[in-house]
Amino acid sequence: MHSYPAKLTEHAVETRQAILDAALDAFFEHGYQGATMRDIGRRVGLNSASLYYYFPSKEAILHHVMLRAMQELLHGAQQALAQAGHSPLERLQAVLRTHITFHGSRRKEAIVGEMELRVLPPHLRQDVVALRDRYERMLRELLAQGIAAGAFRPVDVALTVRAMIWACSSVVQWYRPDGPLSLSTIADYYIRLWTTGLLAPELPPIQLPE
Amino acid sequence: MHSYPAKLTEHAVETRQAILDAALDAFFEHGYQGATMRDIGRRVGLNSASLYYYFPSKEAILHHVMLRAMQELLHGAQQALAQAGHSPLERLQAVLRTHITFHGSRRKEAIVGEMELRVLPPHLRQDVVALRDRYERMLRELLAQGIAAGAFRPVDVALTVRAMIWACSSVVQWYRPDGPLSLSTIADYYIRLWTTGLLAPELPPIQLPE
Amino acid sequence: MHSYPAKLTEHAVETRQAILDAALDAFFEHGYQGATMRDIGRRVGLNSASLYYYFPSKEAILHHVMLRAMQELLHGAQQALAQAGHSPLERLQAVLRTHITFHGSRRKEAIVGEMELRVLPPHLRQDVVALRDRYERMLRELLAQGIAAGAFRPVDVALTVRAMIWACSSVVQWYRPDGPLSLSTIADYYIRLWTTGLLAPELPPIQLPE
Amino acid sequence: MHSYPAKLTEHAVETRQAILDAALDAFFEHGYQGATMRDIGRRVGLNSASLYYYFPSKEAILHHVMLRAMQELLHGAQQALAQAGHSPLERLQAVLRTHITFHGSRRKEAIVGEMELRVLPPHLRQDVVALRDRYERMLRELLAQGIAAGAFRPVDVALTVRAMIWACSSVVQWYRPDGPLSLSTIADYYIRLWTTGLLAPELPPIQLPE
DNA sequence: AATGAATGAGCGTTCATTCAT
DNA sequence: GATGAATGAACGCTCATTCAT
Repeated sequence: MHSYPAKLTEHAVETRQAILDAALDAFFEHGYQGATMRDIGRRVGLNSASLYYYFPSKEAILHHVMLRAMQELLHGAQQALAQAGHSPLERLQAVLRTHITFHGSRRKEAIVGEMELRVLPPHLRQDVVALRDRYERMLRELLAQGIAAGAFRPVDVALTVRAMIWACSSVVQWYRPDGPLSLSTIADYYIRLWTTGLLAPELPPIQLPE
Repeated sequence: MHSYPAKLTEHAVETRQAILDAALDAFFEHGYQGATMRDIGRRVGLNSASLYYYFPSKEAILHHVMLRAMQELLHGAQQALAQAGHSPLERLQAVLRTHITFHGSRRKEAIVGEMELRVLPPHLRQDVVALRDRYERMLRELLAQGIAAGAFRPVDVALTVRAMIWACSSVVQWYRPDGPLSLSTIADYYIRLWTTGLLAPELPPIQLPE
Repeated sequence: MHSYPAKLTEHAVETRQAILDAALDAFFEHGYQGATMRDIGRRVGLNSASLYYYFPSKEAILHHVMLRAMQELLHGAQQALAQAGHSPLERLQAVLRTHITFHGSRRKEAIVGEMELRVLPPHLRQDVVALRDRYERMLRELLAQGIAAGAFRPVDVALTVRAMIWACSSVVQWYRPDGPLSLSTIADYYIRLWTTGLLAPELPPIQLPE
Repeated sequence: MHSYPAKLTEHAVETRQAILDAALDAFFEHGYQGATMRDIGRRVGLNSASLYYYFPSKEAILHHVMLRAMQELLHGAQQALAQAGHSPLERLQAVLRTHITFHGSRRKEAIVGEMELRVLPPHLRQDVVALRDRYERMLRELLAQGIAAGAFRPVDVALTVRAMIWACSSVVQWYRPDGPLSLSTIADYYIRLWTTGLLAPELPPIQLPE
């Protein structure tokens, strides 16, 4: 089954997803190199040998975990754009909100996706990096369009997007669902912080809604 | 000598530093779990067994590597503050500039310090986290003082500091010494980006010097 | 069906043969221990689990492969004898010719039969060894009768038969169907080589017919 | 130590030989693929991990085992030639005697050398095959010189040498040191068998010395 | 101060085999 | 008749660590 024929049993599809879930947990807790196939197997209730019925190697599992994560982030952004208004500000805000929400609510995916990229062999890494690049390019275009339209102050697009992404990604480090602030509030705040740095003046004070 | 007596010969001190340098390289290239003691030894020209004359374990080496990195970051910031002017803006800018410079010029330290914290057992991790917290607290105080002095707009100190730190840390991912922008230019730009988002109006356009 | 009832459908009989063919190929290419049930299955277009419908174990397959090979060699010799003349020389020549032809044209059977005997557990090995012994005994008798009849010089029967068999088996190592010499020519030559060493004098020069 | 520096401790040299001895036994008993590193280790009184201190892989061990065996065979033949008389017959006899003796007294080396050549990867196999070819070439030259000198009947050199080698190798299959015949007697006999097939007439009867 | 030698534990992976369907 | 799914056992190999010298 290692050639992954077009026809997979429903059971096989489900098991594959379950394995990816378990692997995500294991990689998150111990890192890719620290996680063992036996551990992943235990989490899905399978013998480690059985994992090889569904994936050809540990590397392949990581590859799928990362692809799945990046795809979710990307699709989320695309969906947000589809539902957003037409103004550059609204569109940028929509994406940043998705980004923050993802990094707060999908902490495992975000962290594994960020930390373990290096261990993927080049040919597998490319797939993931391609998605990541597409994501960053999308943000650059949004920013560039806003600048062209006079909605944003003229900034260096590449540098600013990177800083923005990283700043928004920081929630992954400290956000806890049971903390005092909701993800939505945090998103509001971060967006405010960034956009008031980009928009023309008459700046209202920035404060957290209590 | 596993008790690490207070008196270390000069040679021992130097060798310990050389080992930490080698370990930093190895951890940076392969990750802590992917790096081997043999590899570290090879880089210093020592048998892997000899490393145990200088450090009790691989973990201890990582511990020291990370401590050294955090201390350098911290001392850099303190030194910058010592030489900075008295205005809150000047002081904040001085620290951010140090932070950006560190993350651009000490990429290995920055990345290993960020990625491998997780593998340290709790009691070793504490030392490092304590330094990190002190660093963050210093930035919070700077920001809070500026707000109190009316120099900055009233923002949420904790959230803003985290976002600021992460945004400035992003240079670690893409900065290359042989790239088109100098670290100094990048620092100028990022500081501008952030402070104009924090300072009261009359905002000039933000642009990279030609 | 693991009891292998006396009645096998025609289909089952054919499939069993196909499996033995596939196994022969696999054992020849990778050795018994290097060949996998999956590999054998793939060659017959069956899932490896399905092989167990036809044979109880990998060992059993090897057992049958070897039996089939030995039987073919034995039957070939018996048939050759049935059609040979009555003189000891003619009869010995007939068997040697068969032996050489088998080792040149059935290289896989010959090599697997020779190399993998050791991995059979004793009780399975006996069957095969019994056939081999019968084959060797037949040759010994042929030689002994020829000596008794004064056709051959008095030689040690056991040692000579073994040497003869091995010498003739050597074609398995180097004969290629697309080589310059036909199996028939090679057989002629080897028979000449051996019998002129056994027969009484007036020896003509031994040369390959060009 | 995997680079095998010029300077090996005496202890290391001895241990390497002991490992090769143990491996020879293990390969002989179970075949290369059936033998395990743990088994080899057990025979030398070493943990299987320790074997990797002396050899980089199981394959490398087999490689050395086979090289050692072929070299012994080759050196034996060369030494025999050095001490042999000058006549082609004496020289050929000397080598055949060595060959038979080796295959009777070094049964493990002979069998492992013969059976496991296939599992060596091409680049390692070449070394061994090169020695084997040299050995065969030596025999061909001996035979060719004898023919040229009129000492042997004109035979096909390549075919005859192969048959001769195989016939003489057959002792490996059945010779037992505690059997009724000494290796020396067997060698005498086989040599007689072959040379009377090659020499010009006036053939005395061939018989085993009782 | 340094290392050669050794090891226990564990890892990713393979494979013959089983069994419910 | 055939197979998808599952597994236990084992294998080659790696590695942090130890210790006598």
